[in-house]
Amino acid sequence: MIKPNSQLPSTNRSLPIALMRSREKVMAPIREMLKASGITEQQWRVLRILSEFGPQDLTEIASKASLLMPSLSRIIRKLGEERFIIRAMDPNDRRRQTVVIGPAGQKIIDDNLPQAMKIANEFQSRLGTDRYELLLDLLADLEQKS
Amino acid sequence: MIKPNSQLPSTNRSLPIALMRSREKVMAPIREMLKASGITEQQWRVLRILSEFGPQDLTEIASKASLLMPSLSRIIRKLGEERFIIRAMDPNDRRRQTVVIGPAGQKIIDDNLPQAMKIANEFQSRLGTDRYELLLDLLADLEQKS
DNA sequence: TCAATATTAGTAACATGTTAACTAAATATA
DNA sequence: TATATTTAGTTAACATGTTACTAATATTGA
Repeated sequence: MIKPNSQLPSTNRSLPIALMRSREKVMAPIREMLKASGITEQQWRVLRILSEFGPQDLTEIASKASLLMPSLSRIIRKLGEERFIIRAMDPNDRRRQTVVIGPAGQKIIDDNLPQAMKIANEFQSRLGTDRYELLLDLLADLEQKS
Repeated sequence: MIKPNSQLPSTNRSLPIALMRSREKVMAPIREMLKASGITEQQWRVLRILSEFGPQDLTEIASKASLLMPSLSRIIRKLGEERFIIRAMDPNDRRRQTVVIGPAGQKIIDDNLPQAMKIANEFQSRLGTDRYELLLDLLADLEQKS
């Protein structure tokens, strides 16, 4: 019989782990949905941002999608190879490239967005609108304060 | 001038992205702290769990640390190679192995736990105890409801 | 008892996360 | 204008995330 080291602080109500678990719960049904389209959750986020906000460069996408540039760089390459997006060099700044969603990419959005909204709404109504908004506010506070 | 597709729902107040960003904010200072010890955030979580709850098998650790078995399997192998933990086969169940934290692993905990607690407390006091507890409750609700 | 099933853990393959280093291009500064 | 700095993006290396598959063992049920 081993005695746990009980004077140590508990990892039970740990904020980082709670954040991880919640994210997993929220994204699992989205990933499940996307299996049919053969894209990942992150690729889906990139396509959604391109669909919603229009053509933009990698730095903007990375910021909106909360992806680091090395990850995004690989994702953009992959999405380009599969013709879901189109890359165009910026003539005014040759470091920069503008990314546009292509027809095949837009089709994935069109095919899946209703279901994605339904999934998001389910979480919202489970928690209740007030508590859902409160949660988003609390998370925003956590981000803001440096 | 490109017109954004404004009838689409906004990804701005997206719960999954808010969860990701918050987790990053919360874990960044922990990762920073762990650089000196040369271990990752996940390896730290595993060591903490072994220190707090005593010897246990991989499945228990995976559950407590919210790690999938393939990830944990690699982490345990790595921690074993570096002598931070000790693995022992269970004589009653030869599929199972019991993992124990070793002296070198315990030293990492001892060296870093005070600072880790300080970091965690900072987030708590920034948000305020009430709002912090509320946040944990909301996240727990998100996890629970299937 | 023994075959079917479930559980536990490992491995493979590929995608992303993370940090560091690097290239190229644009900008600021002296 | 020459130099230094900053910015955009890529590449490398290693760790983890995710799914699918396999192997070994334990449990169950006929």
